[in-house]
Amino acid sequence: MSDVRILVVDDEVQILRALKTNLEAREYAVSTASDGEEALRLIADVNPDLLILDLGLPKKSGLDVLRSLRTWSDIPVIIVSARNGDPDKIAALDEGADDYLTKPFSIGELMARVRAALRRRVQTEQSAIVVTPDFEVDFSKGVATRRGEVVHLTPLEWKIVGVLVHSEGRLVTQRSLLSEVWGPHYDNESGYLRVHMTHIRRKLEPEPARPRYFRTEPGIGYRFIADGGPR
Amino acid sequence: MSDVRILVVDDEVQILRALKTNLEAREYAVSTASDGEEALRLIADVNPDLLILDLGLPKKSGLDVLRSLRTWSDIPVIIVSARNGDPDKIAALDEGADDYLTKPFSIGELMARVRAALRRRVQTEQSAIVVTPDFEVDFSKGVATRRGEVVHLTPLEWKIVGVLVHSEGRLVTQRSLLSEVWGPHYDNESGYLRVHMTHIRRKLEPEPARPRYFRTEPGIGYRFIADGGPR
DNA sequence: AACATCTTTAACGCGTCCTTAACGCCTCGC
DNA sequence: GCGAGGCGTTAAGGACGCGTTAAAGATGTT
Repeated sequence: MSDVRILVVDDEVQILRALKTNLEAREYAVSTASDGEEALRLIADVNPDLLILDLGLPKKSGLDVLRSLRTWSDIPVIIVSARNGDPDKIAALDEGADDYLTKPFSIGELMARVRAALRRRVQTEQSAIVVTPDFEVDFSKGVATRRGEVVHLTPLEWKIVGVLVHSEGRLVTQRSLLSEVWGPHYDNESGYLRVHMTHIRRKLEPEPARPRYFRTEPGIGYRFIADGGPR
Repeated sequence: MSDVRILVVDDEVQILRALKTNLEAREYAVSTASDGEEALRLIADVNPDLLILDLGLPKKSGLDVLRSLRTWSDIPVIIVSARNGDPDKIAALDEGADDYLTKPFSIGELMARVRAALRRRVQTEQSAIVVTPDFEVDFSKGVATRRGEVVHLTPLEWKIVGVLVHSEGRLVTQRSLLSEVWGPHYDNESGYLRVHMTHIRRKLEPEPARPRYFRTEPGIGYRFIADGGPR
């Protein structure tokens, strides 16, 4: 048995079983989920190397799963859906999916795409939890705390914090921040960002007027410093 | 203007032209080739960030191109082919292709898959660091340090340092420096430059009054020397 | 349909960065 | 040895971007 873990999410039992059988025949370790919330729970739990995700799910749609997953994880995701319209494909790919197959698909092709996705897997091992002297952010649970107290973050704030924290110490241009958060077409209009940065700082920074963790690089973008750095 | 280079390989001229137009509209730098040998030559020549490759090519098939390419390069490859049989897809994906689209395909979907492939590239790219005995500049992280201490560079200073460092050891005329930093219309007016060079030297040079790394060539321009060179 | 939450938009004060000008020094030519 | 032009340096002005606030618009929920 290989040590590659794959999570398959689909609400149709027979498809779930067929995929599981085929993947296990190739010696992958397979977990399964049949709705969106269970999927997110299992992702945090088993920490799979790859996700095969149906779009039409109960509880939480596949797109929702993908969206919240992408705030803290870069594992490859292959979408498997009955919808074959352009808008669906483009939306899923732009939300961070790595591949998109339309049902019905050939098992052989899916397996080849699984191999392709796993081949370029990079060992980033980014932790889902970020701890600073002043606050903590747990992306897998979706909980942020400041000095023990839970602070509420909106979806957009989660995404912005996710992008910045994910590339810790690195200067993130507002251009790439915008396109990673709002999608590839909103690569200017930085007016939004300033407002949300204010909110994030008010919620997390010990002294929002003089940010230590979420720093501004004027004219370029923002940078997250995990230990607060010198000041 | 983006600095992402894409090479498109197809033997049908109208497809080549359509793809080129669409990609350039999205501000990618596009090169084209129409047979396998030309493709390999251009890959080595322009060093593209992504390859869009047709399978049915003269001289050398797309699969051959892919095979020999994969012996030295890991750039993402999107296959675009009229064949939609499983064996073709599986073979191409297992030879190292990242994605496979069947003709005819929608331009929108291709563009989304291009974005998806390029998105992954960012994680793989190694950081572009310039190291001298006295200071370091990391362009990918956006960090400059002098003797371990972080020094702050303004956007303009980043650009100027970038241009000079990029052509290390070579003389850069103030004319080309100006047009690369400020745009093609500001190719005289060297008053700006002198001020900013002062700032850069004060921040990076160990002895700003006697620059070792950012040297002046009177009447012509500037030159960056990575090891400080002879005094 | 009313409410609550989140996102977007607009406006304003403030700080940073870019520009501009002035001046002294150096180098080179006469 | 003298003058001119280019360069380095400094300081001050203004333009622009950023933080902040408040309110309108969008979205989802009861």
